[in-house]
Amino acid sequence: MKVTISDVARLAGVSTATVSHTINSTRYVSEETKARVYQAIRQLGYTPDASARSFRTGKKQTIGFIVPDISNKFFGTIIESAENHLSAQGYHLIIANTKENMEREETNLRLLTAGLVDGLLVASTMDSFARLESLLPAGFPVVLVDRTFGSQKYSSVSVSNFQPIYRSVCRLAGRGKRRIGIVGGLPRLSTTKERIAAYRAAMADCGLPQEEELVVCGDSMENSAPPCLDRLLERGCDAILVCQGLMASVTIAYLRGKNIRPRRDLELVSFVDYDTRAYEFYYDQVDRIIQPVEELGKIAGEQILLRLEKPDAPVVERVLTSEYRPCGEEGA
Amino acid sequence: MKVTISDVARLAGVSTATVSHTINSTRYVSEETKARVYQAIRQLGYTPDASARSFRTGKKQTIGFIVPDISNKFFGTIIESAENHLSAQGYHLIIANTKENMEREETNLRLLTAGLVDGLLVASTMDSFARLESLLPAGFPVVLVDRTFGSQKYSSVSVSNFQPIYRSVCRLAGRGKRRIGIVGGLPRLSTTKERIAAYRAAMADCGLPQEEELVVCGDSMENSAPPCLDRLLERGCDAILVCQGLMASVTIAYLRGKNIRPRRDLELVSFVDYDTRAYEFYYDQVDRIIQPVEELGKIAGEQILLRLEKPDAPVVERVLTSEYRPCGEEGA
DNA sequence: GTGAAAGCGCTAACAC
DNA sequence: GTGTTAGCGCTTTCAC
Repeated sequence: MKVTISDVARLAGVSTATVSHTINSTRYVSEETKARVYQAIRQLGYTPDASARSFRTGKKQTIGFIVPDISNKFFGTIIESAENHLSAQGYHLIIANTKENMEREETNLRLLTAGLVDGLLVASTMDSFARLESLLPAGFPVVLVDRTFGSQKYSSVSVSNFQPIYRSVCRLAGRGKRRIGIVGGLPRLSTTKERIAAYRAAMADCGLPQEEELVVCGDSMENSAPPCLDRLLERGCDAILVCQGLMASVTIAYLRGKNIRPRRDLELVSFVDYDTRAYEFYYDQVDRIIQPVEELGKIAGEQILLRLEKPDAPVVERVLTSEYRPCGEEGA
Repeated sequence: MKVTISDVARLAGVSTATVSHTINSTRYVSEETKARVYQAIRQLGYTPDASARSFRTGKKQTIGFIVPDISNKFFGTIIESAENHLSAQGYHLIIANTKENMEREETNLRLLTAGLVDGLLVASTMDSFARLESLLPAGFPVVLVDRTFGSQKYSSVSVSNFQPIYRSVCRLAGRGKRRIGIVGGLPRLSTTKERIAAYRAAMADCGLPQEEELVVCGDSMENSAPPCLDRLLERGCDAILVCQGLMASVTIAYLRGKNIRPRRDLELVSFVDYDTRAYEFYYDQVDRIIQPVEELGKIAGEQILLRLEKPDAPVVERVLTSEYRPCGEEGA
C-alpha cells in the first residue's frame, strides 16, 4: 500500500504536522526530531504525494505550453530553453500541440486552464485575440510566445524581423534585383504579417514594383515550401526571401534538386531562421536572419514565473531582435 | 472566488453527489435534474477542478516523457506522435529533457514518479539498466522508447537498423570501397552499439579490414559531427556511414562547405535518419536509412496506455524496422 | 432517482 | 518545539 505522512509520523513518534514541517523546512524542528523523521522516511520509503500536495496548496508546480508544432525545431528549441529555466525552479512543463489548428488550441486552452497548470505559455495559432482571450479564465497567468496580438493585456516575448528583412530587401535591390519574391508562413500569424509588411515597405522605399504575385504564403509546415518556391520561380523572380524557418530549411536542398544554385542562378536567397548549424555552411550563398530562439524560450520561462509570483506586475511586451548576417559574413 | 461543486449543487437544489454523477455520467440522473444541473453549471461558469479530481481518484490523466533532447527533431516527432495518441484518449504529456545527462535523468525519474504522472515513457540515456531500474517504484508503468536494455522487464518500442546498415556496408564494399568509416552517437546507447555491431559484422563478412580508427563516436548532439568527419577524412576513408540522425543532418552541408561532393569525391555516404524532407533531394547521392519515427511515437503512446489499463499484461518488446533506400532510389 | 457524509494526503492555523 | 485538527474539491459508498 501507499505510505502516507501519517505512517511516517506514527513510526517517528511525532505528529503529521512535524513531519510536514520537517520535509518542507517551514518551521523550526529540533535536530533530534528531524533525525527521527528522516529515519522513518527512509525506513518506509516515503515520498510525499505530489497530487495531494498540489491539491492542498493550489500550486501545481507545472506550466503548460501550447505550441503549434513540436516537431519543428524552432519550437523544440524554445521548449527546451523554457523547460531548462522552469525545471531549475522546480516547475514541470506540460506540452500541448496544436498543429496550427485553432480548434485544437481551443480544446487545449480549456483543458489546461482547468486546474492542471499554474500558468500558460502560448504560441497561438488563433486569428484573433478575442478568440484566444475568451478561453482564458480572468486573471489566469499567461505569457504569449513568438506570436502576439498587440493587445497589451498579456505579457509577451517575440522577435521582430522587420529591420533585417527590410535590409535584406534593400541589399538585394542594391545588387540590381528587381523581381524579389517572398515566401511567408501562415498568413494569419503576427509573425508572417510583420515580415511581409517589412518586405513591402522596403520594396516601396527602394522603388521596386509591388506585385501581389510576388507574395506567396504557405502554412508554416514543412511541406509547403516547394510549391511556393515553384510559383515564384515561374513568375520570374530573380531573388527570393523565405521568411519562415521550417520552410526555409528545405529551400536550399529543394533548389539544388532543381539544379538552381543560390547566388548564381538565383543570385540570392534570404532566410529567417533559427541558428541551424546546417546552414552555417552556406554562409557565402545566402543572407541569413538568425532569431534568438534560446533567448525567446528563456525569457518566456522567466516571464511566466514572474507572473505567478507577482500577478499584478505590469504587463511586459519583450521584443527581441534577430541578427542579420548578410551573405558572405560568417556566423558568430 | 473559485466556484465548486457545492455551489452548483446549491444553486441547482440537488446534492453534490448528483452533480458529480451528472457530469461524469456515472449513474442514472433524470432528465429534469440533469437540465437543472447543467443550467447551474453554465450560470456559475463552473469547471471541475482537475487537481482535486485526480487527487481523489488517484488518476492524473498524465503521462511523463523523459527525452534526451527535445530540440532534436527525431524526438520532437516522436513526442508529437505520442502526444497525438495520448491527447485523443484524454491524457496530457509532461516533458522532461535530459540533454543526454544521466543525473538529469535521475532527477526527472524521481520527480515524475512521485505522484505526478500515471505512467512514463523513457528514452533513457543511462549506461546501465540497473541504474534506471533502481529509480523506478515497483510496478510503475513504464515503456522504454527507442533505447532499450534487453531486460524483458519493461515493454519497449525501438527500431532496428542492423540490416539496413549491414546492407549499406555490403553495397559500399561491392562498389570497391575498402576504407569505410562510421560515425556513431553516444557509445553507451543501445542504438549506437547495435549500429556499430552491424557495421563490424558487415565489414568482417565482406572481408574488409577492421580498423579501430575507422569507428568514431560523437555525443549524439548537433555539433559533434564535424570533428568526427574530419577525423575519418584524415584517416583516408573512401566512404562514410553516419549512423545518428542529428549528426547526419549536418553532414552534407558540412562536406559541401569543405568542397567534398558526396558520390564523387567521397563516393558515398549513408545515413540513419528520420524522414527529413531536406535530404529527399539528395536521394541520388547517398544511401538513406529511414526510421519510422511517427510509428515509434504512436506505439509508445499505445503501449503506455495499455500498461495503465492492464498492468499485468505481458511485457512486449516491439522492434520496428527502418526502410533502406539505396542511393538513387527515390523515397516513397 | 437522489442525498448524506466519509474520506483521499497533505498543509497550516491555532493552541499549548 | 510540537501536537490537534479543519478542510482543500471531489468521488463514492451506503442508505432511503
